Amino acid sequence: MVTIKDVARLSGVSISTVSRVINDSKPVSPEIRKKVLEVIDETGYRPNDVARSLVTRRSYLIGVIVNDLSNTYVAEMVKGVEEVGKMYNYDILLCSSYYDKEAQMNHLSLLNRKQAEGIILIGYRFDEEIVEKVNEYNKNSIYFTRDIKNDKIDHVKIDSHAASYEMTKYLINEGHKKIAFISDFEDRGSYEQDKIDGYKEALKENELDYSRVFVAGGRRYNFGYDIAHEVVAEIENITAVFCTNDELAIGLINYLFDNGYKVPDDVSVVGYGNYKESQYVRPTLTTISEPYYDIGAVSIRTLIKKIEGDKDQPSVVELPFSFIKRDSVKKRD
Amino acid sequence: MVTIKDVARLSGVSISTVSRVINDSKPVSPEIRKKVLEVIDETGYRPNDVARSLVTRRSYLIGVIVNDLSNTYVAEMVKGVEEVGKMYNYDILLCSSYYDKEAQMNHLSLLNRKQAEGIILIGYRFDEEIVEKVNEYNKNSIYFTRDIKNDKIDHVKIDSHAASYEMTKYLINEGHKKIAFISDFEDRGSYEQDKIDGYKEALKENELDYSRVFVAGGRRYNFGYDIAHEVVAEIENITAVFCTNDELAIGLINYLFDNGYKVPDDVSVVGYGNYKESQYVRPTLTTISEPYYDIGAVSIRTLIKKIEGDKDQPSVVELPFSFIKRDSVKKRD
DNA sequence: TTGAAAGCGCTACCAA
DNA sequence: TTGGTAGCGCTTTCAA
Repeated sequence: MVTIKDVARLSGVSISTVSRVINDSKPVSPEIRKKVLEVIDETGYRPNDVARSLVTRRSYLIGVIVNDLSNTYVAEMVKGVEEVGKMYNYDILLCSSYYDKEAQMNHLSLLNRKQAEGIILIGYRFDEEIVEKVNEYNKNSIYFTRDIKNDKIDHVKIDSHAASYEMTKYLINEGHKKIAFISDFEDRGSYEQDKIDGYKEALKENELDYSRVFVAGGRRYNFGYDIAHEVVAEIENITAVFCTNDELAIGLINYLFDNGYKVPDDVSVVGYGNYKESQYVRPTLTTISEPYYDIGAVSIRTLIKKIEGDKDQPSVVELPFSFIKRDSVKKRD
Repeated sequence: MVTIKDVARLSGVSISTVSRVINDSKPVSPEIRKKVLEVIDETGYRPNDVARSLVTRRSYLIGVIVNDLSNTYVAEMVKGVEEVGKMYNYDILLCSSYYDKEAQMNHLSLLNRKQAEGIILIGYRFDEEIVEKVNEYNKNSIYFTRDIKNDKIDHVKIDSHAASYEMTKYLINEGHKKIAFISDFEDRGSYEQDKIDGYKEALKENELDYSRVFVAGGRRYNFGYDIAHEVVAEIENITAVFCTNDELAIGLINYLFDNGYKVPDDVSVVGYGNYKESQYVRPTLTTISEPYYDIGAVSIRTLIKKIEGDKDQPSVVELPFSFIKRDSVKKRD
């Protein structure tokens, strides 16, 4: 391995001078600069970032903790994080935690030892202890999570209440009077509760007295498929189902299809998230779009600004959702 | 920030001794160890991995270059890489390249500077130059890619020829005589060519003279949807379509559905890959399953063994595919 | 404009 | 079993 020493020796200058030409940090005479550059070129010298990090105390490393990369929206956010991070010359250390607090704690500890300069937490079901641990490590951090509604930590949010309200309102305007909601977990994070509140508020405002919240027990496809039989049991009472995420909705739609029900003729189904898969189902899913890539991009940009000393970064960034009308809803009269 | 020096001072021993208790590298008397551990506990000292890396010349960093994390199978492989890597105490530096060679070159350079100990390349359409660059950096590496069929580089492979042959054979056994194939790109990587060869071999062996390869021009859903009209133009001649990946197949199925064709009654469609989404479509997609998570897991394990000096690691690991029978094929007579 | 040298936090060698 | 110290590859003062 060729080091700065070798380059200095080979070009007949001191290592300080080599350092200066590498970093353009101080004036170097043209002839010397040229010579050094030549040597660098010939030897293929590349500075060792580890050594550099040690003295500059900058690692340009940002840790990203996710629960499960298989979720397409998570992958989408990570893409945003990675791409924008690279623009600012930061690198991403990826950590998957599979909803396990202990794993998250280990990742945090590891990121601390690796001198990560910031931490991004993406996902559901993060514990308050994690927040404490991040603070303990005194790291800049930013969150995108449904469970922590804490204005003391920096995070990116979406107004789930408004989104849910708007979606419910849409169903009502389409003539639906019996609208059910499928939630994920019983012990809801606050943003999930916001969605339910938005749903209920729209019902109330329109003096609809039917209201029903099913709990799927999970967020994935199969939970939607499994909870569907409970929905079917009440199918006579229900004209539309609002699922708290698209995977649940797709599971539900498929169960209905597999059991001879027609969506949207028999029941309308809407989702939330605008996951990639929501265009793959038939009927295509009417849903709320959250800008996952942008969430990742904004998260890391805000984080980097903070790392680089910008005190004016907002601690909470709200990003807009949008309503995506597709084919899974039918008008009722 | 508390350093090893602080711990040494506070516990009244030398930094060597502290180092020994941290690393369990040499015997330390019980009392001293206890004292040091106490101080570590009180101060919350955590060794700085950057400094450690500099002297040990070990970074425990592995770079993973992917093209696009949005592909669910890529995310799945990265999961395998990440999870198994963590088991061996390695960390993952994630780089997305979006099929851009220049970006890949930059990533490689960056990984080199960060002293990554190994590199995993996942994806399609990698250039030979990339391979050269990796060699130039003298890094351990392992590939999972369709384009490089080069036994001089370590890689994980699937016998695509056999898989394709088996799938085509299955269609033939179900009575299909007019089977078309949808490929991705015109300038095919070698593994893609293997699939086409497998398809053609099965046709030939069964003395079927209809053979047709459509070129979608891409690998994503929309390419499947778009190429579908060409398929429909020949629909009278075709009883089954074999798509080189599931996304293409899903796009095709949806186009057919949207245009009033029934799968599998009018045409059978099969895919390749067993992407998560292949269970979400209706009819569910008959396909070939490739063990993506395992591919990631095996890749990194092999890489780590090599990094740690095991010379006996096979340079090419073949992993088995499996045939997944679902509902998108109908028997013909 | 250049060079010498200190030092980042740690490991590992050598001596005691 | 312990401590002192060199040195990993680099940046950054300070002096020249």
